[in-house]
Amino acid sequence: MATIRDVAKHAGVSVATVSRVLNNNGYVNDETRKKVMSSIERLEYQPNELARSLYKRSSKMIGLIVPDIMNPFFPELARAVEDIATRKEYTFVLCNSDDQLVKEQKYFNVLKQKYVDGFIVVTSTLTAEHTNGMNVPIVALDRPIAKHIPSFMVDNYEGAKIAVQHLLDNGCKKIAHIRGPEQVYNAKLRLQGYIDTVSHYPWFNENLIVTGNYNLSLAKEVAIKLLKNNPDVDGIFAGNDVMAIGVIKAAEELGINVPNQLAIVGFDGISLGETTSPTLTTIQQPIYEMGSKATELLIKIIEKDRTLQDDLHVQYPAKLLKRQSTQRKA
Amino acid sequence: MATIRDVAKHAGVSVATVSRVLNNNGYVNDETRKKVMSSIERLEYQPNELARSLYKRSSKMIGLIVPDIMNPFFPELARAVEDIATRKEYTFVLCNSDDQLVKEQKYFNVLKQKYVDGFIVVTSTLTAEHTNGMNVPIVALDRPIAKHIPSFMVDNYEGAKIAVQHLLDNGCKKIAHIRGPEQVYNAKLRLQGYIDTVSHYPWFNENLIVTGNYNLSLAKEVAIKLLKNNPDVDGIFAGNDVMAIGVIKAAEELGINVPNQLAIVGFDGISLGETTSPTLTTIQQPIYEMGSKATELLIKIIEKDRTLQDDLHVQYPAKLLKRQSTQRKA
DNA sequence: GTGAAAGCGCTAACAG
DNA sequence: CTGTTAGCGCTTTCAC
Repeated sequence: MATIRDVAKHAGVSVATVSRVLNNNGYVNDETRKKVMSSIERLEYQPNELARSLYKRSSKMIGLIVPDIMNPFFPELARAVEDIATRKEYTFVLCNSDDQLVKEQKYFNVLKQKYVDGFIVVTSTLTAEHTNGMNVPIVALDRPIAKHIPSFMVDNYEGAKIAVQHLLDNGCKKIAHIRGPEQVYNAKLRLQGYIDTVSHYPWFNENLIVTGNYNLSLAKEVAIKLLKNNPDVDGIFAGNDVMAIGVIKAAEELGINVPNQLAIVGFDGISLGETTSPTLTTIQQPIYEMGSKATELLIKIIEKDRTLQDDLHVQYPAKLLKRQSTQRKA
Repeated sequence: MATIRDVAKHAGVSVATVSRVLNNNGYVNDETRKKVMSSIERLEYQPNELARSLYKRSSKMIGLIVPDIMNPFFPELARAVEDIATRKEYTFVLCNSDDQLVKEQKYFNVLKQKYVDGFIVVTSTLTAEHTNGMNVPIVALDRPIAKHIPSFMVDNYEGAKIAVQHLLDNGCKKIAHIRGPEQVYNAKLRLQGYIDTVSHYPWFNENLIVTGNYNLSLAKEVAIKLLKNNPDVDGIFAGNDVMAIGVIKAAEELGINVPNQLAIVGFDGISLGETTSPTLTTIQQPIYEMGSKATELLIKIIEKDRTLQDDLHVQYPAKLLKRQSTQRKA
């Protein structure tokens, strides 16, 4: 690989001049510029980004920390982040935290040693305590971290209300909720939306709320238990789509017809919901949009863009996506 | 952030000494070592990896190039690569190529400028022509690149034969195939497996082979057409699971019962296949295993490990995973 | 055993 | 307009 020195020699100028034409800064005579340009071409010179980064203290890399890329919610997010990052000439590093604080911190450390420029983080464990003092821009996604850290989220509370209201509108007489993990903030908000929509009904009671793990198998398990204990439940709002599919599976196993005997609504709007039978009614999050906007903001912060807005907590409206799991033929 | 110079000053030694204890090489007195260690702790010193990389001409980064992380086959692969990379203290960069040569090449370039140490690549467009001259270790996954580039693949041909044989064993009298994209090598192998299993049957004809794109919607479309034109088809082998689900959807739309009127087998073994109704019979690839072994090999090559074997083309056996889409109740 | 110094490849004063 | 030079933070000869 040719270095800037080789180019300088070849063009008969100093490295400073080459650097100037490379970065398009400082004056340089048109003639010399051309000479340098042609030397660059001849030698197929590509600047060493590492050397650049070392000097600039910035690596043009951003990290995306998600709980687990195998959870179908995240690939779309990752894709959005990568698309924007690449467009802005940043390199994108994917990190799976498994929702463990230690892993998150390890990634922060490792990448900071490489002068990473910023992070987009989906976390339930990281708090202001951890992020303060870590001298690098952070944007939160899907789950908030602290007031002073920008965040991009869907309106989880309203989304949940819409979901449950949709079940009521469909004639459901007793609606249960499978909530997400205790420590996940958006799970709390969705639960609250459920409670606030149904708590004044006479049939409502605490046993209608069971806890899942945002994954399929556990949701299926608890759904089976729930449906056995409460045979009159005719509507379930699941905390996310994956769990909703677990509920579909549970109903299947119990010989309960969806949607006629049991209507189901999920949350997220991942494409998985289109592949099931019946297809899944859900609350759609603008996943790609959130990912790309978060990335754009992060890069603005990194580059100290003047057009930065003050409102750094963006909340997207939740949208009901009606599909078969709530389309009763009755 | 403290630098090596700060540590040296604090410990009253030279930077060379600090470097020696850091890298555990060269002689250093036990006393001085302890002093240095404690200074490192006191100052919370973390070496700057970029500076290191610049000198070493190696960044401890590997790139994973896949067509599209949103395709459910790849998250598991990515996860495997990341797990191993992290364990071996490498950082992992995810790149989506959309199966476009230019994007692949762009990533190669960008990352090489950062002294990336190697690549794991899933590609249909990259050939020896492109990889020669690019002076960095490469391992191919899922699809071969050239004889001199190590590769990890499942036995696509045998897998296809097993799939089709399974349909025959289930009593299917006319089996069609939805093949993957023309340019994808594994699609060719799977097609060949199909052909070699059924070509001697009197019912076999070319119209039973239609081309999909490894995605759901097109597969569904062509499946509908196929089933309308050939109402007597009672078995379909789809080139991958996603397309197989498209076939399930197609059957649903046409009011064809799966598996009783139509048995379906996919290929890949992604978890998506467990969420459908009926669940999908498929040929399982050891995705995580392939990803992790490929990563381990890549790192061995990078580190010039002596235990390197000669056999650099690993082929995993394909395994039939029987689920509902072929369990006839007849 | 330890330190001084050169250099990885690049950028940015500072002179001229 | 252009060249010289001093770093960015680290590793590694080469002396002592």
